[in-house]
Amino acid sequence: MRPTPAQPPAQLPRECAQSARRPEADEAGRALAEIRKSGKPENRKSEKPREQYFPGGSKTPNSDKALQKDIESSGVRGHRYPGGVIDLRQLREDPDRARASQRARGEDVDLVDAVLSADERRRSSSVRFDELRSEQKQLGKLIPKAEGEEKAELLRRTGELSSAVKAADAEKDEAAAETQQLLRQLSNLVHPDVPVGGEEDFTVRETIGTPRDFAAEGFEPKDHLELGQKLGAIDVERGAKVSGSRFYFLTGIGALLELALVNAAIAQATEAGFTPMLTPALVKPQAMEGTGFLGQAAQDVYHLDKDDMYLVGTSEVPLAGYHMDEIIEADRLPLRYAAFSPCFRREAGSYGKDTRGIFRVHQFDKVEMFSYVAPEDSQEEHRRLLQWEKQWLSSLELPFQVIDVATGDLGSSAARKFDCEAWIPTQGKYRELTSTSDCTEFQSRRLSIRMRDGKNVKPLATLNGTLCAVPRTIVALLENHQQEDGSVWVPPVLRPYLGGREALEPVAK
RNA sequence: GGAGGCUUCGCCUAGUCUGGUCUAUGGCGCCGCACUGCUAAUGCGGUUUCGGGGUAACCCCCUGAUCGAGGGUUCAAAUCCCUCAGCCUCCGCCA
Repeated sequence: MRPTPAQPPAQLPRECAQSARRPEADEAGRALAEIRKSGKPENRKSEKPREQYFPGGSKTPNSDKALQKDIESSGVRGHRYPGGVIDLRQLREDPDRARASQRARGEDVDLVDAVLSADERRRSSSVRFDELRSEQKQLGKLIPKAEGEEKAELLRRTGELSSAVKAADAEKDEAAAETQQLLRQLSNLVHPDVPVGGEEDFTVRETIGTPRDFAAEGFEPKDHLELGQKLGAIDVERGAKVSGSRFYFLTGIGALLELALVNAAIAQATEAGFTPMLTPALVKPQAMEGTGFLGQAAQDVYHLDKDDMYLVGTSEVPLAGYHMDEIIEADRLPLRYAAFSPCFRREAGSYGKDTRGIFRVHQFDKVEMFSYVAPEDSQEEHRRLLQWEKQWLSSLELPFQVIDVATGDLGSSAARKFDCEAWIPTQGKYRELTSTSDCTEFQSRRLSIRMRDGKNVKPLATLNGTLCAVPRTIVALLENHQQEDGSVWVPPVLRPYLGGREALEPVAK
């Protein structure tokens, strides 16, 4: 077998922002679709029938139709629930909403009142400063025209004012800083439909595909590490030797498999109108803080003390920071980016969990989708991201379920989160492979990203969704598509990027 | 790592030497109105962003902040001083 130069996309979209608005008209998308179709037919006679896992024939759900149906039945289109804490005026008018949200998350409810009282102090000190400063400016203007006694008197009074203004200014700044500091501890308002409860209280939205019955097939499934080692694809011993536990090498076909997954994922995203991106993995505190990762998630983040920089746990961070401090014209929305990047996670507090293999690691690569949309479109966009994730996992022919994550298990930035969990045969349960969050205006307020809608300038909504987190996808692929002889069936979508291979074969010892 | 230049309300730009008349100039773009068979052209007006107050709310009115960021001098800072960041040019090192 020869190594696998994947066919590159024939042409990238010339104007990516435009293509995002009209995905169906995108030339690159068509070219990529062609490439995919030209892949070899997938029938492998010796195998169990694949239809078993995706009854109804169509292995990849028709994303457009399914999406339309979903959006129409959910009444989500154009509807924006009042969201996004961080807007002080909203908080003042309806503090109960924020209190309820905090309660549902199991977070500090009193924080809301702390914010409100700090805000009150901020506003009264601001009034005091404004008045003093105004008087100072008015008197100051008279000085150059004044003479003698009058001038001396003016100088005396403005001299007094000067120190009063400074004091008022300091008090105002102090109150404003305290307000901000408290306000930023508040998590996003949860969406009203999110199931209330802890980690176990999610609801299952749907189940796609059916797990294989290995007993019926007459053999015991091996786990991903054993399979990966037999394939010469995964080396965790040397990962530990060089970098410590939860590090690994992908070797040989394992390395090629990652590249195939990444290429296929980027191809799907490009076809759907996303602008492909490669992003910085090191970011400033502002980007990390603005995306909401320095709150409760802070213990999971790597920090470089010497440089005061953070290693990103997801390219969501640089993709959200990308438009920091910008005002985006409404007609440029939605903006959709798909980034490939390394991700770093300390995995503090997960000692002893998922210690075998590469399911939970400190460093991995991921293709991530990210959207900027008008606030009223966020729910619809959330369904779209989910649909693209479903399309992806379906194209890999993995059985999975979609869950609506419960309030207590949401990240601080998410108003709502859907996870796609793939079946892991040797664990006998569904495990998270992708996750998509609707962050409403939470991140855009914190990062000062706004949209211009006619005469109005207002915050917009940001959303993110995993397309392909590589190690976990490899875990699911190896385990679900393993054969009795230790080989692994390759789904057709990956074959163009693996030199046409239909299976990964164990290497001789 | 070293030296120099630069950073002004979407874009370009005046202003910085010599602090107050800067409520930041002009052009482009954009929005509105007028005029005009249509288009174009022209004329007039508007156009940074954020906070606070007035208002039931909008329009609007009053007010403060904002000239890369922070600090300092001063009655008063785009303007003077210090620190930092970013961009550009050159030098050194380097995949």
